[in-house]
Amino acid sequence: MNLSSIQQEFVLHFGEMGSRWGINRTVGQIYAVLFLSNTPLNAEQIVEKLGFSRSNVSMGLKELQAWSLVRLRHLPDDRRDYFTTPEDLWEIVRILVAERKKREIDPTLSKLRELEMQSPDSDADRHAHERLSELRELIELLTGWYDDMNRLETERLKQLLSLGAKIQKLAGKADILSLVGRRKSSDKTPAEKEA
Amino acid sequence: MNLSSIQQEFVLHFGEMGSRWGINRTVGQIYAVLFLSNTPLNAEQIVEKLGFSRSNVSMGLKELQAWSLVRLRHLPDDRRDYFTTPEDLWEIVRILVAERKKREIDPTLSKLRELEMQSPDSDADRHAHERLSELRELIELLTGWYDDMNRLETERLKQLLSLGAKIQKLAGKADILSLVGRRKSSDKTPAEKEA
DNA sequence: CTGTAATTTCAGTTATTCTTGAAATGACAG
DNA sequence: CTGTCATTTCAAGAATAACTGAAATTACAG
Repeated sequence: MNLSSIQQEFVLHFGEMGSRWGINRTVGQIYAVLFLSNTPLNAEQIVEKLGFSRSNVSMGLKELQAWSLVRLRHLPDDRRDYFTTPEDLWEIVRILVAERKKREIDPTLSKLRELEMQSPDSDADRHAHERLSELRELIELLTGWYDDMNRLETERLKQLLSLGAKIQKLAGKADILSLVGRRKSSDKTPAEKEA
Repeated sequence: MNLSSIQQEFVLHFGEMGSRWGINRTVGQIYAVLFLSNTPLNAEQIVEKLGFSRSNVSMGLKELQAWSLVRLRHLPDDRRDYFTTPEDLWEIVRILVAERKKREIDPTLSKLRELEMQSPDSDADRHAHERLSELRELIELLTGWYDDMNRLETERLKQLLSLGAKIQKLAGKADILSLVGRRKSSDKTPAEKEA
Protein backbone atom coordinates (compact mmCIF):
# COMPACT_ATOMS: atom_id res chain seq x y z
CA MET A 1 0.00 0.00 0.00
CA ASN A 2 1.32 3.32 -1.08
CA LEU A 3 -0.31 5.58 1.49
CA SER A 4 0.72 7.66 4.48
CA SER A 5 0.31 5.84 7.75
CA ILE A 6 -2.74 7.88 8.78
CA GLN A 7 -4.44 7.17 5.51
CA GLN A 8 -3.43 3.54 5.46
CA GLU A 9 -4.83 2.91 8.91
CA PHE A 10 -8.12 4.49 8.05
CA VAL A 11 -8.36 2.68 4.75
CA LEU A 12 -7.78 -0.68 6.41
CA HIS A 13 -10.25 0.03 9.19
CA PHE A 14 -12.86 1.25 6.76
CA GLY A 15 -12.46 -1.79 4.56
CA GLU A 16 -12.86 -4.00 7.59
CA MET A 17 -16.00 -2.20 8.73
CA GLY A 18 -17.40 -2.27 5.25
CA SER A 19 -17.08 -6.01 5.15
CA ARG A 20 -19.13 -6.26 8.34
CA TRP A 21 -21.89 -4.31 6.67
CA GLY A 22 -22.04 -6.43 3.59
CA ILE A 23 -19.66 -4.38 1.50
CA ASN A 24 -16.72 -6.01 -0.22
CA ARG A 25 -13.54 -5.14 1.65
CA THR A 26 -11.69 -3.83 -1.38
CA VAL A 27 -14.64 -1.72 -2.46
CA GLY A 28 -14.59 -0.23 1.02
CA GLN A 29 -10.91 0.52 0.73
CA ILE A 30 -11.34 2.16 -2.64
CA TYR A 31 -14.06 4.30 -1.18
CA ALA A 32 -11.92 5.23 1.79
CA VAL A 33 -9.09 6.36 -0.46
CA LEU A 34 -11.42 8.56 -2.44
CA PHE A 35 -13.01 9.84 0.73
CA LEU A 36 -9.70 11.04 2.10
CA SER A 37 -8.28 12.35 -1.11
CA ASN A 38 -7.62 15.97 -1.78
CA THR A 39 -8.22 15.65 -5.44
CA PRO A 40 -10.19 13.43 -7.80
CA LEU A 41 -8.39 10.17 -8.54
CA ASN A 42 -8.31 7.98 -11.59
CA ALA A 43 -8.23 4.21 -11.56
CA GLU A 44 -4.49 4.00 -12.09
CA GLN A 45 -3.83 6.20 -9.08
CA ILE A 46 -6.02 3.97 -6.94
CA VAL A 47 -4.13 0.94 -8.20
CA GLU A 48 -0.87 2.58 -7.10
CA LYS A 49 -2.22 3.47 -3.69
CA LEU A 50 -3.85 0.13 -2.91
CA GLY A 51 -1.94 -2.36 -5.00
CA PHE A 52 -5.01 -4.09 -6.39
CA SER A 53 -5.22 -5.19 -9.98
CA ARG A 54 -6.51 -2.72 -12.48
CA SER A 55 -9.59 -4.84 -13.16
CA ASN A 56 -10.41 -5.15 -9.50
CA VAL A 57 -10.36 -1.38 -9.14
CA SER A 58 -12.50 -1.06 -12.22
CA MET A 59 -15.09 -3.38 -10.73
CA GLY A 60 -14.96 -1.63 -7.40
CA LEU A 61 -15.56 1.73 -9.00
CA LYS A 62 -18.39 0.32 -11.02
CA GLU A 63 -19.97 -0.97 -7.82
CA LEU A 64 -19.53 2.39 -6.11
CA GLN A 65 -21.09 4.13 -9.08
CA ALA A 66 -24.03 1.75 -8.96
CA TRP A 67 -24.52 2.91 -5.37
CA SER A 68 -24.14 6.57 -6.41
CA LEU A 69 -21.41 6.80 -3.82
CA VAL A 70 -18.79 8.28 -6.11
CA ARG A 71 -18.97 10.92 -8.77
CA LEU A 72 -17.34 10.77 -12.14
CA ARG A 73 -15.32 13.78 -13.20
CA HIS A 74 -13.25 14.71 -16.17
CA LEU A 75 -10.19 16.90 -16.24
CA PRO A 76 -9.39 19.11 -19.21
CA ASP A 77 -7.20 17.44 -21.83
CA ASP A 78 -7.29 14.12 -19.99
CA ARG A 79 -9.64 11.43 -21.11
CA ARG A 80 -9.28 9.25 -18.06
CA ASP A 81 -12.15 8.97 -15.59
CA TYR A 82 -11.61 10.67 -12.26
CA PHE A 83 -13.66 9.96 -9.18
CA THR A 84 -14.57 11.83 -6.03
CA THR A 85 -16.86 11.47 -3.06
CA PRO A 86 -19.20 14.33 -2.17
CA GLU A 87 -17.58 17.13 -0.17
CA ASP A 88 -20.52 17.20 2.19
CA LEU A 89 -20.57 14.23 4.57
CA TRP A 90 -24.27 14.57 5.14
CA GLU A 91 -24.79 14.12 1.46
CA ILE A 92 -22.92 10.84 1.73
CA VAL A 93 -25.12 9.72 4.59
CA ARG A 94 -28.23 10.63 2.67
CA ILE A 95 -27.12 8.66 -0.36
CA LEU A 96 -26.15 5.63 1.67
CA VAL A 97 -29.42 5.52 3.55
CA ALA A 98 -31.46 6.13 0.43
CA GLU A 99 -29.73 3.33 -1.44
CA ARG A 100 -30.06 0.80 1.34
CA LYS A 101 -33.68 1.72 1.77
CA LYS A 102 -34.31 1.30 -1.92
CA ARG A 103 -32.49 -2.02 -2.14
CA GLU A 104 -33.36 -3.67 1.15
CA ILE A 105 -36.05 -1.93 3.14
CA ASP A 106 -38.54 -1.27 0.37
CA PRO A 107 -38.41 -4.80 -1.03
CA THR A 108 -38.82 -6.13 2.49
CA LEU A 109 -41.89 -3.97 3.02
CA SER A 110 -43.33 -5.25 -0.24
CA LYS A 111 -42.63 -8.79 0.77
CA LEU A 112 -44.26 -8.31 4.16
CA ARG A 113 -47.35 -6.77 2.62
CA GLU A 114 -47.54 -9.56 0.09
CA LEU A 115 -47.29 -12.19 2.82
CA GLU A 116 -49.96 -10.45 4.85
CA MET A 117 -52.35 -10.97 1.96
CA GLN A 118 -52.24 -14.72 2.46
CA SER A 119 -54.58 -15.71 5.23
CA PRO A 120 -53.11 -17.99 7.83
CA ASP A 121 -54.54 -21.47 8.16
CA SER A 122 -53.06 -22.76 11.38
CA ASP A 123 -52.31 -21.46 14.84
CA ALA A 124 -48.64 -21.25 14.02
CA ASP A 125 -49.35 -19.28 10.88
CA ARG A 126 -51.75 -17.01 12.68
CA HIS A 127 -48.99 -16.15 15.09
CA ALA A 128 -46.48 -15.70 12.29
CA HIS A 129 -48.94 -13.47 10.48
CA GLU A 130 -49.24 -11.32 13.56
CA ARG A 131 -45.49 -10.95 13.90
CA LEU A 132 -45.08 -10.03 10.25
CA SER A 133 -47.74 -7.43 10.71
CA GLU A 134 -45.99 -5.92 13.71
CA LEU A 135 -42.74 -5.91 11.85
CA ARG A 136 -44.30 -4.16 8.91
CA GLU A 137 -45.78 -1.50 11.17
CA LEU A 138 -42.46 -0.92 12.83
CA ILE A 139 -40.68 -0.55 9.53
CA GLU A 140 -43.39 1.78 8.28
CA LEU A 141 -42.99 3.97 11.32
CA LEU A 142 -39.25 4.15 10.85
CA THR A 143 -39.37 4.78 7.12
CA GLY A 144 -42.06 7.41 7.62
CA TRP A 145 -39.81 9.17 10.08
CA TYR A 146 -36.93 8.81 7.65
CA ASP A 147 -38.94 10.36 4.84
CA ASP A 148 -39.67 13.31 7.07
CA MET A 149 -36.08 13.77 8.12
CA ASN A 150 -34.87 13.38 4.59
CA ARG A 151 -36.92 16.33 3.51
CA LEU A 152 -35.23 18.68 5.95
CA GLU A 153 -32.28 20.82 5.05
CA THR A 154 -29.10 19.57 6.59
CA GLU A 155 -28.86 22.40 9.10
CA ARG A 156 -32.36 21.74 10.37
CA LEU A 157 -31.65 18.07 10.58
CA LYS A 158 -28.53 18.68 12.62
CA GLN A 159 -30.48 20.92 14.96
CA LEU A 160 -33.11 18.30 15.57
CA LEU A 161 -30.56 15.58 16.15
CA SER A 162 -28.63 17.82 18.54
CA LEU A 163 -31.75 18.46 20.51
CA GLY A 164 -32.16 14.75 20.98
CA ALA A 165 -34.44 13.91 23.85
CA LYS A 166 -34.78 17.57 24.84
CA ILE A 167 -37.37 17.75 22.14
CA GLN A 168 -39.53 15.88 24.62
CA LYS A 169 -39.76 19.00 26.71
CA LEU A 170 -40.88 21.03 23.78
CA ALA A 171 -43.36 18.42 22.85
CA GLY A 172 -44.64 18.50 26.37
CA LYS A 173 -45.32 22.21 26.11
CA ALA A 174 -47.31 21.94 22.95
CA ASP A 175 -50.43 20.04 22.09
CA ILE A 176 -48.68 16.81 21.31
CA LEU A 177 -51.69 14.55 21.38
CA SER A 178 -53.58 16.29 18.65
CA LEU A 179 -50.54 16.17 16.42
CA VAL A 180 -49.90 12.53 17.10
CA GLY A 181 -53.55 11.81 16.47
CA ARG A 182 -53.29 13.25 13.01
CA ARG A 183 -50.62 10.83 11.93
CA LYS A 184 -51.50 7.28 12.76
CA SER A 185 -49.54 4.68 10.87
CA SER A 186 -52.74 3.57 9.17
CA ASP A 187 -53.22 6.83 7.29
CA LYS A 188 -49.71 7.23 6.04
CA THR A 189 -49.47 7.35 2.30
CA PRO A 190 -48.12 4.03 1.02
CA ALA A 191 -44.37 3.97 0.58
CA GLU A 192 -44.58 2.82 -3.01
CA LYS A 193 -45.72 6.17 -4.27
CA GLU A 194 -42.59 7.88 -3.01
CA ALA A 195 -40.40 6.35 -5.69
CA MET B 1 -37.57 -26.90 4.36
CA ASN B 2 -40.34 -28.01 6.58
CA LEU B 3 -42.33 -24.79 6.92
CA SER B 4 -45.65 -23.40 5.78
CA SER B 5 -45.37 -21.36 2.62
CA ILE B 6 -45.82 -18.04 4.44
CA GLN B 7 -43.10 -18.89 6.88
CA GLN B 8 -40.80 -20.29 4.28
CA GLU B 9 -41.02 -17.19 2.12
CA PHE B 10 -40.25 -14.94 5.02
CA VAL B 11 -37.39 -17.10 6.22
CA LEU B 12 -35.80 -17.10 2.78
CA HIS B 13 -36.24 -13.37 2.35
CA PHE B 14 -34.90 -12.66 5.80
CA GLY B 15 -31.86 -14.84 5.24
CA GLU B 16 -31.20 -13.03 2.00
CA MET B 17 -31.49 -9.61 3.61
CA GLY B 18 -29.32 -10.70 6.50
CA SER B 19 -26.57 -11.66 4.12
CA ARG B 20 -26.66 -8.17 2.63
CA TRP B 21 -26.11 -6.72 6.10
CA GLY B 22 -23.15 -8.89 6.93
CA ILE B 23 -25.07 -11.66 8.63
CA ASN B 24 -24.56 -15.24 7.59
CA ARG B 25 -27.55 -16.39 5.58
CA THR B 26 -28.26 -19.46 7.68
CA VAL B 27 -27.97 -17.51 10.90
CA GLY B 28 -30.55 -15.13 9.48
CA GLN B 29 -32.85 -18.01 8.63
CA ILE B 30 -32.52 -19.49 12.09
CA TYR B 31 -33.41 -16.13 13.55
CA ALA B 32 -36.38 -15.77 11.23
CA VAL B 33 -37.74 -19.14 12.29
CA LEU B 34 -37.48 -18.22 15.94
CA PHE B 35 -38.96 -14.82 15.25
CA LEU B 36 -42.07 -16.30 13.72
CA SER B 37 -42.50 -19.15 16.13
CA ASN B 38 -45.33 -19.48 18.53
CA THR B 39 -43.30 -21.32 21.04
CA PRO B 40 -39.67 -21.65 22.05
CA LEU B 41 -37.77 -24.03 19.81
CA ASN B 42 -34.88 -26.36 20.47
CA ALA B 43 -32.05 -27.05 18.09
CA GLU B 44 -33.54 -30.27 16.81
CA GLN B 45 -36.76 -28.53 15.86
CA ILE B 46 -34.83 -25.92 13.92
CA VAL B 47 -32.95 -28.69 12.13
CA GLU B 48 -36.27 -30.19 11.09
CA LYS B 49 -37.66 -26.90 9.87
CA LEU B 50 -34.60 -25.72 7.94
CA GLY B 51 -32.79 -28.91 7.03
CA PHE B 52 -29.37 -27.72 8.17
CA SER B 53 -26.97 -29.96 9.98
CA ARG B 54 -27.23 -30.14 13.72
CA SER B 55 -23.81 -28.58 14.13
CA ASN B 56 -24.62 -25.72 11.81
CA VAL B 57 -27.68 -24.89 13.87
CA SER B 58 -25.63 -25.10 17.01
CA MET B 59 -23.13 -22.62 15.65
CA GLY B 60 -25.88 -20.34 14.43
CA LEU B 61 -27.53 -20.30 17.81
CA LYS B 62 -24.22 -19.62 19.46
CA GLU B 63 -23.73 -16.66 17.16
CA LEU B 64 -27.21 -15.34 17.90
CA GLN B 65 -26.58 -15.70 21.60
CA ALA B 66 -23.33 -13.76 21.25
CA TRP B 67 -25.41 -10.98 19.76
CA SER B 68 -28.01 -11.28 22.56
CA LEU B 69 -30.59 -11.73 19.84
CA VAL B 70 -32.10 -14.90 21.23
CA ARG B 71 -32.97 -15.95 24.73
CA LEU B 72 -32.32 -19.31 26.24
CA ARG B 73 -35.21 -21.00 27.99
CA HIS B 74 -35.78 -24.28 29.73
CA LEU B 75 -38.96 -26.27 29.87
CA PRO B 76 -39.89 -28.35 32.90
CA ASP B 77 -38.59 -31.93 32.76
CA ASP B 78 -36.73 -31.29 29.56
CA ARG B 79 -33.05 -30.62 29.59
CA ARG B 80 -32.78 -29.41 26.03
CA ASP B 81 -32.13 -25.74 25.34
CA TYR B 82 -35.03 -23.81 23.92
CA PHE B 83 -34.71 -20.45 22.24
CA THR B 84 -36.96 -17.48 21.67
CA THR B 85 -36.75 -13.94 20.37
CA PRO B 86 -38.14 -11.11 22.49
CA GLU B 87 -41.89 -10.62 22.20
CA ASP B 88 -41.43 -6.89 21.87
CA LEU B 89 -40.09 -5.90 18.46
CA TRP B 90 -38.74 -2.64 19.80
CA GLU B 91 -36.64 -4.60 22.19
CA ILE B 92 -35.17 -6.43 19.23
CA VAL B 93 -34.39 -3.17 17.50
CA ARG B 94 -32.75 -1.82 20.62
CA ILE B 95 -30.56 -4.88 20.98
CA LEU B 96 -29.55 -4.88 17.35
CA VAL B 97 -28.62 -1.24 17.34
CA ALA B 98 -26.79 -1.50 20.64
CA GLU B 99 -24.74 -4.47 19.46
CA ARG B 100 -23.80 -2.94 16.16
CA LYS B 101 -22.84 0.27 17.90
CA LYS B 102 -20.70 -1.61 20.37
CA ARG B 103 -18.97 -3.70 17.74
CA GLU B 104 -18.62 -1.30 14.85
CA ILE B 105 -19.42 2.30 15.67
CA ASP B 106 -17.55 2.60 18.96
CA PRO B 107 -14.35 1.05 17.65
CA THR B 108 -14.56 3.31 14.62
CA LEU B 109 -14.88 6.36 16.86
CA SER B 110 -11.85 5.23 18.84
CA LYS B 111 -9.89 4.71 15.69
CA LEU B 112 -10.85 8.14 14.37
CA ARG B 113 -9.86 9.83 17.61
CA GLU B 114 -6.62 7.94 17.65
CA LEU B 115 -5.83 8.98 14.08
CA GLU B 116 -6.65 12.57 14.89
CA MET B 117 -3.87 12.53 17.47
CA GLN B 118 -1.28 12.14 14.75
CA SER B 119 -0.51 15.49 13.23
CA PRO B 120 -0.53 15.57 9.46
CA ASP B 121 2.71 16.30 7.66
CA SER B 122 1.65 16.93 4.09
CA ASP B 123 -1.13 18.70 2.29
CA ALA B 124 -2.77 15.42 1.47
CA ASP B 125 -2.66 14.36 5.09
CA ARG B 126 -3.94 17.69 6.26
CA HIS B 127 -6.94 17.22 4.07
CA ALA B 128 -7.38 13.63 5.22
CA HIS B 129 -7.13 14.79 8.81
CA GLU B 130 -9.89 17.29 8.20
CA ARG B 131 -12.16 14.67 6.68
CA LEU B 132 -11.59 12.27 9.54
CA SER B 133 -12.45 15.03 11.93
CA GLU B 134 -15.68 15.81 10.13
CA LEU B 135 -16.56 12.17 10.06
CA ARG B 136 -15.93 11.84 13.78
CA GLU B 137 -18.14 14.83 14.50
CA LEU B 138 -20.91 13.41 12.39
CA ILE B 139 -20.75 10.07 14.13
CA GLU B 140 -20.67 11.76 17.51
CA LEU B 141 -23.77 13.72 16.66
CA LEU B 142 -25.59 10.59 15.56
CA THR B 143 -24.52 8.48 18.50
CA GLY B 144 -25.40 11.30 20.90
CA TRP B 145 -28.86 11.39 19.43
CA TYR B 146 -29.05 7.62 19.65
CA ASP B 147 -28.09 7.68 23.32
CA ASP B 148 -30.89 10.13 23.96
CA MET B 149 -33.46 8.12 22.08
CA ASN B 150 -32.33 4.93 23.69
CA ARG B 151 -33.14 6.32 27.11
CA LEU B 152 -36.77 6.94 26.23
CA GLU B 153 -39.53 4.49 26.96
CA THR B 154 -40.77 2.80 23.85
CA GLU B 155 -44.06 4.65 23.83
CA ARG B 156 -42.33 8.02 24.00
CA LEU B 157 -39.96 6.97 21.29
CA LYS B 158 -42.80 5.95 19.03
CA GLN B 159 -44.50 9.28 19.64
CA LEU B 160 -41.41 11.22 18.66
CA LEU B 161 -40.86 9.15 15.56
CA SER B 162 -44.48 9.54 14.56
CA LEU B 163 -44.22 13.27 14.90
CA GLY B 164 -41.38 13.24 12.44
CA ALA B 165 -40.77 16.61 10.89
CA LYS B 166 -43.81 18.07 12.64
CA ILE B 167 -41.57 18.48 15.59
CA GLN B 168 -40.09 21.35 13.62
CA LYS B 169 -43.23 23.31 14.22
CA LEU B 170 -43.01 22.76 17.91
CA ALA B 171 -39.38 23.62 17.88
CA GLY B 172 -40.25 26.80 16.04
CA LYS B 173 -42.62 27.81 18.82
CA ALA B 174 -40.11 27.32 21.58
CA ASP B 175 -36.77 28.85 22.22
CA ILE B 176 -34.85 26.38 20.14
CA LEU B 177 -31.64 28.28 19.84
CA SER B 178 -30.96 28.50 23.53
CA LEU B 179 -31.49 24.78 23.87
CA VAL B 180 -29.28 23.96 20.97
CA GLY B 181 -26.64 26.25 22.34
CA ARG B 182 -26.66 24.44 25.64
CA ARG B 183 -25.99 21.05 24.18
CA LYS B 184 -22.69 20.76 22.47
CA SER B 185 -21.78 17.13 22.18
CA SER B 186 -19.07 17.65 24.78
CA ASP B 187 -21.33 18.71 27.64
CA LYS B 188 -24.22 16.35 27.51
CA THR B 189 -25.94 15.96 30.83
CA PRO B 190 -25.90 12.35 32.06
CA ALA B 191 -29.38 11.15 32.88
CA GLU B 192 -32.01 13.32 31.26
CA LYS B 193 -34.66 12.14 33.65
CA GLU B 194 -37.86 12.15 31.76
CA ALA B 195 -38.95 8.56 32.42
C1' DC C 1 -19.68 -43.58 39.31
C1' DT C 2 -22.24 -45.01 34.90
C1' DG C 3 -25.05 -44.33 31.08
C1' DT C 4 -27.49 -41.40 28.17
C1' DA C 5 -29.06 -37.36 26.00
C1' DA C 6 -27.73 -32.83 24.53
C1' DT C 7 -24.52 -29.75 22.92
C1' DT C 8 -20.16 -28.14 21.16
C1' DT C 9 -15.86 -28.44 18.83
C1' DC C 10 -13.08 -29.07 15.00
C1' DA C 11 -10.70 -30.80 10.90
C1' DG C 12 -11.95 -31.60 6.42
C1' DT C 13 -15.11 -30.63 2.59
C1' DT C 14 -18.03 -27.80 -0.02
C1' DA C 15 -19.77 -23.54 -1.57
C1' DT C 16 -19.37 -18.79 -2.35
C1' DT C 17 -17.16 -14.70 -3.22
C1' DC C 18 -13.18 -12.21 -4.71
C1' DT C 19 -9.31 -11.29 -7.64
C1' DT C 20 -6.72 -11.48 -11.61
C1' DG C 21 -4.67 -11.42 -16.41
C1' DA C 22 -5.89 -11.57 -20.91
C1' DA C 23 -8.82 -10.34 -24.33
C1' DA C 24 -12.54 -7.45 -25.90
C1' DT C 25 -14.62 -3.17 -26.22
C1' DG C 26 -14.94 1.75 -26.42
C1' DA C 27 -13.40 6.46 -27.28
C1' DC C 28 -11.16 9.53 -29.78
C1' DA C 29 -7.14 12.17 -32.01
C1' DG C 30 -4.76 12.33 -36.15
C1' DC D 1 -9.90 4.36 -41.06
C1' DT D 2 -5.87 3.40 -37.78
C1' DG D 3 -3.39 3.46 -33.60
C1' DT D 4 -3.32 4.38 -28.89
C1' DC D 5 -4.93 4.72 -24.43
C1' DA D 6 -8.60 3.73 -21.11
C1' DT D 7 -11.97 0.83 -19.41
C1' DT D 8 -14.68 -3.31 -19.01
C1' DT D 9 -15.69 -8.11 -19.34
C1' DC D 10 -14.94 -12.74 -18.36
C1' DA D 11 -13.22 -17.32 -17.37
C1' DA D 12 -10.14 -19.40 -14.34
C1' DG D 13 -7.70 -19.51 -10.06
C1' DA D 14 -7.25 -18.01 -5.17
C1' DA D 15 -9.01 -16.82 -0.93
C1' DT D 16 -12.82 -16.83 2.40
C1' DA D 17 -16.56 -18.31 4.53
C1' DA D 18 -19.89 -21.72 5.51
C1' DC D 19 -21.23 -26.48 6.48
C1' DT D 20 -20.77 -31.17 7.91
C1' DG D 21 -20.02 -35.63 10.41
C1' DA D 22 -17.51 -37.61 13.84
C1' DA D 23 -15.60 -37.20 18.12
C1' DA D 24 -15.30 -34.76 22.44
C1' DT D 25 -17.42 -32.53 26.11
C1' DT D 26 -21.03 -31.37 29.30
C1' DA D 27 -24.96 -32.17 32.23
C1' DC D 28 -27.38 -34.82 34.99
C1' DA D 29 -30.60 -38.80 36.38
C1' DG D 30 -30.28 -43.11 38.37
